[in-house]
Amino acid sequence: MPKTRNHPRVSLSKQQLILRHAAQVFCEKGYEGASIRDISRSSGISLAGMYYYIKSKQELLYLIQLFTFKTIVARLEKRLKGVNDPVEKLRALVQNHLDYFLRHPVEMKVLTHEDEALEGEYRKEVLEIKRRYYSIALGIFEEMRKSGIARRMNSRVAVLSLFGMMNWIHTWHRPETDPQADSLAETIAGMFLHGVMAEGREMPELKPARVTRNGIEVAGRAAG
Amino acid sequence: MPKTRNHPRVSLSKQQLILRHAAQVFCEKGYEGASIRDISRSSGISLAGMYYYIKSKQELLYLIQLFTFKTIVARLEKRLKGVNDPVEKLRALVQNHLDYFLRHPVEMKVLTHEDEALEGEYRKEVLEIKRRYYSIALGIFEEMRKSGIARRMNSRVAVLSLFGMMNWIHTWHRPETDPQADSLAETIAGMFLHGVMAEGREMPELKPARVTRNGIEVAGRAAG
DNA sequence: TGTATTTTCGAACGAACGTTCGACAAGTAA
DNA sequence: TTACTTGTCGAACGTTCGTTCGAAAATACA
Repeated sequence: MPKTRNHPRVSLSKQQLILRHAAQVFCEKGYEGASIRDISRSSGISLAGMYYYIKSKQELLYLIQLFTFKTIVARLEKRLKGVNDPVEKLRALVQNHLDYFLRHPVEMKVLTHEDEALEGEYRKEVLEIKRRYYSIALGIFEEMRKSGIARRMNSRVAVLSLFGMMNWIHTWHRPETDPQADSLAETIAGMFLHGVMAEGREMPELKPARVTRNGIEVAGRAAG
Repeated sequence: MPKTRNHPRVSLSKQQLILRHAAQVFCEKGYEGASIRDISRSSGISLAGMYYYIKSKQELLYLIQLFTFKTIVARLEKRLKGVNDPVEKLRALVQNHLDYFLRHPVEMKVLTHEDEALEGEYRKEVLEIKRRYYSIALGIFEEMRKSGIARRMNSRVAVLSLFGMMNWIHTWHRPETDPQADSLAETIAGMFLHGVMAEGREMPELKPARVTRNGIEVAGRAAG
């Protein structure tokens, strides 16, 4: 009889369990530096047993990246529904990205750091979602340009710089001392929006106060 | 008699030649994914011959990272001499970083991407320079805060976001179509400065036009 | 119960890994 | 010439790698 206390995910499929441990190991040692034996040891399944659930090491990475990316994009598209203001859309994108980022730091690091490890068809498929994600962001920025909120500048550089700010976080963020997702998202979205704002414009403010998940009140802009 | 035409670096020490090829291979396959045999093949030195010039694979990575970091910081400190305006200091930092970044993309990718590959004493030594570099940037930002140019915000987040914008470039920059260092530095420094600027402030402009290495005239802000 | 299907894994495969060793050629100084 | 240093490398060491195979064990269904 399984101890539901220590094993709250008994119902979890074994492949998902492997994927979870694989992400952890890939995160710690990098894709090339990690061995199937490491993942086998971590997930408590024998080396040979692994291959009942996965086809290859590449597929392991592919499944992690695919699932992570699809989830992020799906959540973003849901959040974007009904929002018309491009500024609010951009805030939603940053909020969505950082929220997922800090909630699933392991998977996100594997996504951003093991960018070039996949090959062939696996690589192409993940690249396709990545491009869709990028083009959503670019579309939002183009809206900001058209409505005169953002100034004339290289959109590609602007949007990829935003992704740079967001994706770099895994290299420095310490959950104990650094701001959480909400406040971090506000800071970074604020930096970006002010950064690309057309001269003489005023950025519409957020509601001045807000309550985070921890019940701590955070100021609109100066948070963290 | 060596053909100086095809071998313009006959005088180059063999260790430097190895370091150069090692950086290339590390860049392409990652530190873990690259083998000494790859580097041996690339540099035309036998596998065993490599170990006359280097002590280990770790040392190879260490030397690349150490040299690259030291060069960047040294150049920055030289550029910063005599500059008093913190805004100009920050522009110099971005210009310096991106200039080196786009001139030595291979070494820079190895520096930023193989961040966690080093261990023990090697790791500690590189980390020390990295911290020095970060604290220079943080110091500049604090100056901007004190003189009221930058608004109240989390300095750590601001500075590390700037590094994020800059260090992410290697994942997307294509030299054929994307802006070169000068114009890229102006765009990113501009984004950052506007992004952190205190409300109601006007950012002091650069001289409105400038000539890039290619002789193309570029506007102060709209470049790219 | 007996039979078929699903799940598990010890043992092994060939290949590739970082590193070492000893031999050997080339150059220098006496 | 001899003696010594510097540079070069083929061959091998022991280890680890991703993956496979065939045989058991566990489970499901009759």
